[in-house]
Amino acid sequence: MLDDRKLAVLRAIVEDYVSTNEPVGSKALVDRHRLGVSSATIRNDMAVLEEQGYITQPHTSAGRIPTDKGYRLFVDRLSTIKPLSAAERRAIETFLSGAYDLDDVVGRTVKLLAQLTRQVAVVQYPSLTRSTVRHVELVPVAVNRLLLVLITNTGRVEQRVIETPGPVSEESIGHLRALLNTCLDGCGLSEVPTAVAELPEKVGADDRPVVASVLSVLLETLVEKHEEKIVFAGAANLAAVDFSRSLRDVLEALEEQVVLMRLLGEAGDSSSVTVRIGTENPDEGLRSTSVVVADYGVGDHTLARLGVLGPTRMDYPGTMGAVRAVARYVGQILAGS
Amino acid sequence: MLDDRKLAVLRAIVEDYVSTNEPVGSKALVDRHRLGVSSATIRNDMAVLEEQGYITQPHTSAGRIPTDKGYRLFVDRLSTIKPLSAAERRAIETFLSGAYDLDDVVGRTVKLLAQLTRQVAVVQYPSLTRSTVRHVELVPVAVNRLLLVLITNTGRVEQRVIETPGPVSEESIGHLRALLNTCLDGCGLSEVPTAVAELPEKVGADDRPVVASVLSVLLETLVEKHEEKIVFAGAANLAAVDFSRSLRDVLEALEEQVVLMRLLGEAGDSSSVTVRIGTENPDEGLRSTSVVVADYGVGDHTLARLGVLGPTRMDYPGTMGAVRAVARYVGQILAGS
DNA sequence: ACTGGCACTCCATACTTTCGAGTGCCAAGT
DNA sequence: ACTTGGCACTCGAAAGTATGGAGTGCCAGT
Repeated sequence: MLDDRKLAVLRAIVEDYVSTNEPVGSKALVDRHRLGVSSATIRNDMAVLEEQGYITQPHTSAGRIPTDKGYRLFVDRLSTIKPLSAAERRAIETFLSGAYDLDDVVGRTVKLLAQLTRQVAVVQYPSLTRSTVRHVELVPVAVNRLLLVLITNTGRVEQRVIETPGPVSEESIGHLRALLNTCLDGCGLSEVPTAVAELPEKVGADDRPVVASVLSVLLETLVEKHEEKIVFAGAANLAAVDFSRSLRDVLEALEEQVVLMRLLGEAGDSSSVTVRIGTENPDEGLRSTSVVVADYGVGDHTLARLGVLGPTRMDYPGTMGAVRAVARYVGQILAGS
Repeated sequence: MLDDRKLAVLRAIVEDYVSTNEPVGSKALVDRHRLGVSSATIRNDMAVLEEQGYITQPHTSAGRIPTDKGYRLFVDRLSTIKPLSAAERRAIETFLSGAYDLDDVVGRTVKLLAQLTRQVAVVQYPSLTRSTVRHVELVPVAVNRLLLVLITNTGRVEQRVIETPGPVSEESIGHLRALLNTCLDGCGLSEVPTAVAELPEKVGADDRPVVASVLSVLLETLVEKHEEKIVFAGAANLAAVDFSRSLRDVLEALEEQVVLMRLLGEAGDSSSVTVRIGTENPDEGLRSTSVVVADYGVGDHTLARLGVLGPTRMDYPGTMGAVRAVARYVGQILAGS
C-alpha cells in the first residue's frame, strides 16, 4: 500500500516540517534529502499520501504538512526514540540527586523535564495505592482537635485535621496511636480498611466515639488523596509556539487537575513511552497538542506517570527520549531515598 | 496645578480606557461623562495632563491613554476601593470554609482570587517565623534513616529525611522524641536554635552523634523553609489580555519563585492594600503589569501576603476590593482552624 | 515507473487609497 | 482668564490592488 519510498517521503516531510514550521513542498524535499528521484515523482507520492490522509495542504498550492494520522505513522513506524547525550544524562543525574524530599524530587523533575524539552512538563505524585503505611501519628492540636499524620514508605506525608466529639486525654491518644501503628505498620494502603475494621472493639467504651471519628477521617484521607496530585511547569514555553487563540484553552486545561489526570491517566500501557497525538486526545482544549507520557516507578511496579505536552508539531524522537530518561532517573532516585 | 476638572478628566480617561481598551478622545469623553464643558476645553485639559506626564498618545492624533504615573494618581487620589457585593462575599466565605487543611486553604484561595479578578492570583504560604512548634515526630524509615516531621501551630507540616551516622535503636528514638517535644513544645521557631543548644548533653554518649545529625537537619529545615512557598493560578487569564510578545516574559517570571517572592515581598506596608504599577515593578519581565498585594494574618500579626497580577490597564478599585476581601477571609479561616 | 515541461492557483507581500477619529490652534464670545 | 466652535492637518486602520514565487496537477515522452 505504501512502499518504502513513500514512507521515506512522509518521514522527510515530518522532519522538515517540525524543524522549519513551514509547509514543505516537493522541490524542497529533493533538495534537502537524497531521495534519488525527481520532484515530479515526489509529487505523485505526495498525492497518494494525501489521499490516504497522512498529509494535507493548508491551501491549494502550498506545501504539505503532516496530519495527526501522519504523525502517528511516523511515531509508530518511522522513527526511533533518540537517546539523550551523555552530557545530558549526567546533568539530569546531578540535578535530581540534589533533592532532599519528595516535594523537592517532584519539583525538580518537572522543571528539568520542561527545560530539557522546552515544552510543558507534567508530573504526577507517586501513587498511594501501592505504598504501605510506615507510620501513623496523632497529635493533639486543640481541646477537641487532633492532627492525623500518615507517613508512607514512598516518603509521602498526608495530614488531616480531625474534630473529635469531645475532649480526649493524652493517655487515650497514646493508646490509640499505639494500636493504630501496630495494626497498620507495613500494611498496604488498600488493606487499611479491613485492617482497622476490628479496632473499635479493642478500646474502652469511652473511647469508641473518638476512634470512630479518627477512623472515618483516616479512610476518607485514603480515598480523597487517591485523586493524585499533579504539578506542571514550563507554561512559558507554550508562548513561544504559535497556538493563535487556542493558547488560552491550553492554559485553562492545564490548570484543571481533572484534565491533567486524564492526560496522564488514560495513556496506554505496554511500551515504555506512550504518545497521544492531537485529536487522539480526549480533552477539548488540547486538540492541537500532543502528549508524551511514561510510567515511572521503582523496580517494576509503577508509582505514577510523567510526561510532556506540546504542539502536535513536536520533535517526537527527542521528546520521547527525554521523557524516558527522566522517568528512569526519577525511579532510581525514589528507590534510593 | 491640577484643578478638579482636570482630575475628573483623568479619572474618566482611566475608567474609559480600562473598560474599552481603546485610546480615548475628547469627543468620546464628553459624550460618556457629564462634564458640562465642550470637547475643546477637554482637549486643553488633556494637553496639560499630557505635558505633566499623566497621559500619553500612542501616536499623533489618536486618543490618550494613561501612563503609569496617571494610574498612580488615579489609585492614590481618584478612586476608592470597591467593596464586593454581598453575594460575592457569601460565595467567598462558603468556598473557603470548605477547606480541610492548609494546602487546601491556600489552593482554594488562589483559585478563588484568580476567578474573582479574572487575573493571575498569587498566594504565599503562611510564614513560619511567627509560628510555634506544635509537635516533633521522629520516624525510622530505614536502618540508618529517620524522617523528621515538624508540625506547627499554623497547621504547616515540614518533613525531612535524616541520614544517621549509624543504626539507632527504637528506644533511643523514643527517648529523643520525648526530649525534643518537651523542650520545643510551644516554642517559637526562631527560638528553636537556643532551645536545643543544651540537648546533646542530656543524652548518653552513644546517642550524641545521632542527636547531632538530627539537630543539624532540624536547624537546616528552619532556615531553608524560611524561603516561603508561593503558588499562583489563573495564568490562562493572561492569554485573554494582549501582552503582545511579552506574554512569554510574564509567564517566565511567574515560574520563578524568587521573582514571585519579590513581587509580594517588597510591597509597601501601612495601608491594607498595596499597588505597584508597571515600571514601579522591580522585575524586568513585569514592566507592563501591575500588582495588587495585601497582607493576611490572624488577629493583627501578619502571616504572609497574597495578591493579583494583571496588565497595568486593570480595574484597580475592583481588584483591590477583591484582594482585600479575600485576605480578610483567609485570615478568619486560618484563625478558626 | 519515472521525468521534464507547462499552465495554473493562490498566498504573502508590498503599495496605494480612502476614511475618520482625533488633534492643535485660533479668533470670538462670556 | 476661561471657554467654545471652527478648521486645517495628521496619521493609523481598513480595504482595495498589483506582483512574485512556491507549489501543484497533469501529460506526453522516455
